Amino acid sequence: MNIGQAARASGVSAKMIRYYEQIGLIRPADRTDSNYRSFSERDVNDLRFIKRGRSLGFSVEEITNLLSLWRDHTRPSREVKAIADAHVSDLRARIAEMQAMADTLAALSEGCAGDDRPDCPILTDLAAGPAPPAANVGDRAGAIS
Amino acid sequence: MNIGQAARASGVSAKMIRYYEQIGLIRPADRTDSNYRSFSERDVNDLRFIKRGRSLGFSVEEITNLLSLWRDHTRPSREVKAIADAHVSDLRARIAEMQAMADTLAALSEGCAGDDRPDCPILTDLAAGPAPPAANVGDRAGAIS
DNA sequence: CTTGACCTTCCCATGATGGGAAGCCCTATC
DNA sequence: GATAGGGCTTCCCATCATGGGAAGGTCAAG
Repeated sequence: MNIGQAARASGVSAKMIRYYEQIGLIRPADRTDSNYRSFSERDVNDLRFIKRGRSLGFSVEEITNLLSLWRDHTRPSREVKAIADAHVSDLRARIAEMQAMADTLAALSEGCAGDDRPDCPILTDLAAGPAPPAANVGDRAGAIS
Repeated sequence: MNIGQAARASGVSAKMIRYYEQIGLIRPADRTDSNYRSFSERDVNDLRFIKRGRSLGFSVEEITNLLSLWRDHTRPSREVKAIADAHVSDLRARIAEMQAMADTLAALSEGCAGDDRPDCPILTDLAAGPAPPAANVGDRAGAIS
């Protein structure tokens, strides 16, 4: 199986297959007489494993560990679960962060007319810093610490 | 004001200030006789603007546009709102994607004992592909297409 | 004058991915 | 058997925002 066929069969681009080989995520593929890489079904399975891992957001490094756990049939599931759970926490943390950004920005956009007038709270917020968390609207002691 | 002082005053690292100058996000800072960069209050304000923009997840390119809109007091708020709204959509899309990953992974982890036994649905899922959306548990026709 | 903290530029690395060039190989068609 | 087109090889470069570090100039305090 050529690299192109392996790519189509696994959904991993040929470029990335070479890259994964280069960084040691997969073992160097066999070569034909003419120096073409040659892939077995098993290699393709590994590539699919990698592909699914990536689509779940695992880093290549995490996948390295998962792959070796997968190959070692005596490994304790504890280790796998630990990697997965750490990754879930990580995802959730980043989600929360982005959610906060989106919320802030959506609120600012809400207050922006979006017409021909130049006035826009989005820019004033960027320029002046996050509005001090909604004190009473009538709060006139605008002292900025 | 030195670059170090500007960095402390703005929260942007000296390294990044040089980088922003290099890519043209900010204008080249004035120089002292000894070739040190010299920053004004106004420069620091720009840096703060950038910093806040970054913390809301805007790319440097988006910030370039926002900064020039900010400097142009005749700009229509429409343009600003458009940038912000596009960014919010972008954030939401990425959030949804990561949320799906986290959910999938959390569900798999749920099914993993996390003890000394090797059995773990996380790995089998990675190896075999996403489980076909929950057919009856008793469904025994394990044919894999 | 020395010391230490600061500044300058320049190069390199990250992580995962793609683009593209130069050159070899294979297969099908004429 | 020659030729064309597509696939393979390696190598280099770019992305995006950020940091590390080296080599060397500068400044201020002791």
